[in-house]
Amino acid sequence: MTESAAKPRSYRDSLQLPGTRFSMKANLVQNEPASLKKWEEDSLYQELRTSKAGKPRYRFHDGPPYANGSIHTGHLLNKVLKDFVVRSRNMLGLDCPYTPGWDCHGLPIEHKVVEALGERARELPATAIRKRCRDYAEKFIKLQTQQMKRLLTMADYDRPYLTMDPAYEAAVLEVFAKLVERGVVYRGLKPVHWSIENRTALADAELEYEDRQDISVYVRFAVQAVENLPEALHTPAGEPVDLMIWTTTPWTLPANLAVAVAPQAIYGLYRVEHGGRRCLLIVADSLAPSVLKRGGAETFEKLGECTGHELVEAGVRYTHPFVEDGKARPVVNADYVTLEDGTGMVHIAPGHGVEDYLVGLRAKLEIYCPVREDGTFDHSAPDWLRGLSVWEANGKVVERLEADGRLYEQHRFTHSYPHDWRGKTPVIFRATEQWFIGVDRPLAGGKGSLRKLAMDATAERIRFVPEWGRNRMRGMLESRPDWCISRQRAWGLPIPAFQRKDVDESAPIQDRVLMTAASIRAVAEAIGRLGSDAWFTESPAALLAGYKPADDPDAPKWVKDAGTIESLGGMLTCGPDIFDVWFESGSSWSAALERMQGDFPADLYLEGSDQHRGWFQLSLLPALGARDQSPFDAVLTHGFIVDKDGRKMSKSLGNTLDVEELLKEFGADVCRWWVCSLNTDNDIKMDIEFFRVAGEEYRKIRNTIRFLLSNLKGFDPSDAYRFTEEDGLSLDAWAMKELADCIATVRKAYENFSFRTVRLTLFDFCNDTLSAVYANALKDRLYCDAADSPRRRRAQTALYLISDALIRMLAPILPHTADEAWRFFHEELGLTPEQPSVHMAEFSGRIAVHCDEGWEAFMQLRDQAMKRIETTKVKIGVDNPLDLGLRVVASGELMTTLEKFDPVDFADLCGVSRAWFEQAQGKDASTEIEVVDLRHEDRCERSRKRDGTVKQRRDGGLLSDRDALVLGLA
RNA sequence: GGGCUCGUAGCUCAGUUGGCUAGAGCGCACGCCUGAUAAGCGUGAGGUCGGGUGUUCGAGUCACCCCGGGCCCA
Repeated sequence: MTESAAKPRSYRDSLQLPGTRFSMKANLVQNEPASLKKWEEDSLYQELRTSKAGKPRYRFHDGPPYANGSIHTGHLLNKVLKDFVVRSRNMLGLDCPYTPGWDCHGLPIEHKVVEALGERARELPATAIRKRCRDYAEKFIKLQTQQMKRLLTMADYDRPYLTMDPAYEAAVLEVFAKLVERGVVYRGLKPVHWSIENRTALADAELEYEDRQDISVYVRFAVQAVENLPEALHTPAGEPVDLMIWTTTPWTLPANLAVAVAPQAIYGLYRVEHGGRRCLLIVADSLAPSVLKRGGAETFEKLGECTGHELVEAGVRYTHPFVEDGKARPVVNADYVTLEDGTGMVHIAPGHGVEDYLVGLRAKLEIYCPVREDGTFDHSAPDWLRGLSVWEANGKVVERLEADGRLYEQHRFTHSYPHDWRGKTPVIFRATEQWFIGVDRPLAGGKGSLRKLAMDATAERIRFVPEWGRNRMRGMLESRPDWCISRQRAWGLPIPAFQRKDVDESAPIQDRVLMTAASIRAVAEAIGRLGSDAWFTESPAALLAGYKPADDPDAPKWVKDAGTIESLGGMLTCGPDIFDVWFESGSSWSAALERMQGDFPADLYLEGSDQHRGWFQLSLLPALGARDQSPFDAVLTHGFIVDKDGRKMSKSLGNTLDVEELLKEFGADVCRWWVCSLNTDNDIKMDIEFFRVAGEEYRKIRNTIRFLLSNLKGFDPSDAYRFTEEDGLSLDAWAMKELADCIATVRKAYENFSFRTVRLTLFDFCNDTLSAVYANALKDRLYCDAADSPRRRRAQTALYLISDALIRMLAPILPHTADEAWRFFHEELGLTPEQPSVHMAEFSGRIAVHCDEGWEAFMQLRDQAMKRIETTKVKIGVDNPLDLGLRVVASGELMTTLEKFDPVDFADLCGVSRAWFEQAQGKDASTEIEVVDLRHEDRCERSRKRDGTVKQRRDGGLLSDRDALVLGLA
């Protein structure tokens, strides 16, 4: 115990202690913007593109976010994941450009703009509204660009694609022209919310719900051919039977074309005494008592029952109570029919309700709407209704039903009803003419319909990550209706249909509208030059300047006959419809990917799982229609962000997190670290606490890098150690093997988009392999060996190689930190980096250092020794493991292995002062690890080890042989 | 209500075609070091695998039902 007697002398100055300017504290919030600025000044993105020329291309395509509001946590997730893809593909040696995009048109923006304008909006022309919408979109594109940059995402932000750019718009029209050419675009009817007052269709966002009083009626529809009813109903022969329906909009009864039933529900046949008359009625069994009593039935008796499905199967038909068209109407199935109210038998008017419409499509009913724009009945309605408004009709219809004895019961009641948000007047559902893309129409010159091509493409060829996306998308494709692509709004790309002035609505479509592939291409050319405002400012003749009717095989006769373009234009007006914004973003594979990047199809689309119905599907259909080819080879989807309890995030629940706040508190690298720790296949739980955890892990990574860099002081890479076969038993060979495994795993994980495997592997490597094992074992030789000892130089060489590889592997996840480390790494070694930024570099390749296979057993022995040390420490009262030694007694194969290793390495790995390997007596003796108390031996005042060689040296200090040698005191 | 999907230690995640006492990291507890120090190291305690019923020699893994979430529809 010599050191306790005198004050131990300090050998600190003789050590090679670590040092680096790479600080422990990251200060991300302050330093990340500086990195960003530097990358911009250096034109990093452009430089990268230049340097990648000639490399194999990776074609990635950004789905455009909507240009409205600040980015939210969903954007954070999506954009960071995309950035992982882009950065890692580039570092894998591929050329992966990334053009960010924005979805600019559409109602949310128009809504905001019109709302801000208030009453003035009504007087302004479309062009004025559009100008304001454009300004609005631009403002938010600017804002979101800044916010996305702040996430440290790397993209061609100077040249994004915007769906409102003229060139983009022209490209969308080209796609549309192709679809028209192939015969899948048609004009059809579809019910929409219709404002009678403003004579316009309204979107959901333009509706307000207010209470309104209406007449509710129970009506009897007479069954035809009563003998065909299912036997189970026990219908008496020769007596009339009625189906009873309920509606709150009697004015829609003239458009009734069917009755829908719930297929699984039970329906009963009832004999009822009602108003002194006997009749037979069919209603849902569970609703019968309340319905029949409500109508004042004196008595009722059930005769039989059957399911709704059986009624449909039996082909039950009925006669309309007052429309005398001689057509029997069917009973059809509809899953949406419930038994909560009504009679369980639902009046279907396909022209006056969305569900009715869908039922009508399935049952191949006419989408019939006898109501005109002004809310009055047209000539197809019964003569006593013609010209009356729907509100007047309500009363008339009830009167008529009453007079004919078809009315079972009526009463006034109050319900919530949609109103025009501006005019405050009630709206109606009215089928209007719209443009559709027919998914079951055969494609001209193709192999079947869009639906068939889509089902074929998604069957095998396209890769889905996760795989269940395939099933999900195919389910949607299988059941999707035709795509309604027209909207009656101002802020969008016009559908280039010209209407003939001198022909009215009743004429066949080809006699009143000019829209052929050739005419669309002529308009596309004009809009590509002038922008889509031209549709509102230019004359038809000007828009059609490049159109040659004579060369257009699809031009109607009246177009060919018109003579010059000027005279043709004079006959026309520009149609009022714009495209569904999904058609615009769904054409981005052409307008952005192909035209701006020169890539098609994409290797990958990456969006939230809601896009199976949205962008993925609505990109697939136009591309199949125009090219017979999917626009993507793979789709990667992620789930939605929910709170820590798994509930959806919403402002009203108050459980949202603000991206800017997160960035301000943690910095982008920490947020990105969090993203790469997630399983993104399904819901993603998010909580401020998780970012704290990510922050802790980040610090661990950072400190590990700091240790690596700080021990490279004085290392000259040109004088690096050359590993040979004989070094296979060294700690450093082991570390090199671990590094090689790590690189291989990380590369593969990046290739497979398994970012959490990347994180797990890198964190494990830093936390366990390096920090807990290798770095700890290395300290003695790094600090205490002579600066130029081969053992130390070999370790430094390993640290150098590890630093280089590790920084590269971290770069896609931690762009700022990796670049910062890259800078210090080179600066402090006085090196000119191969690349000015780690983001221009690529991942390390193979590490070819031989590692002895005995290492596995050696490390297993270490695990056992660690546990043994812990129990011994408690037993003999030792705190400091350097007061201990390890005696390993082994035999057989293990001993053969151990003999090859240096016991000093084992001691260093276990944190003890020294170790012995001894041959066990007897053949099958089991391995024994004995922990030896070394407190009676002297401790080296420099290395603090009790290695058995410690003695007093010339300078009076107690030193081990190694330390004495280093100091020249041996 | 329908389609797809998820529910493994306090938290984030692993758990191949069903097969050894269900793993890791974080956090936590206890201890060490004070030459990575607003750092670093060691050891340890934590789980009826959402619940139930089946199939099987054997189920976290397969089937069915239920409960609770999410996305998309209605």
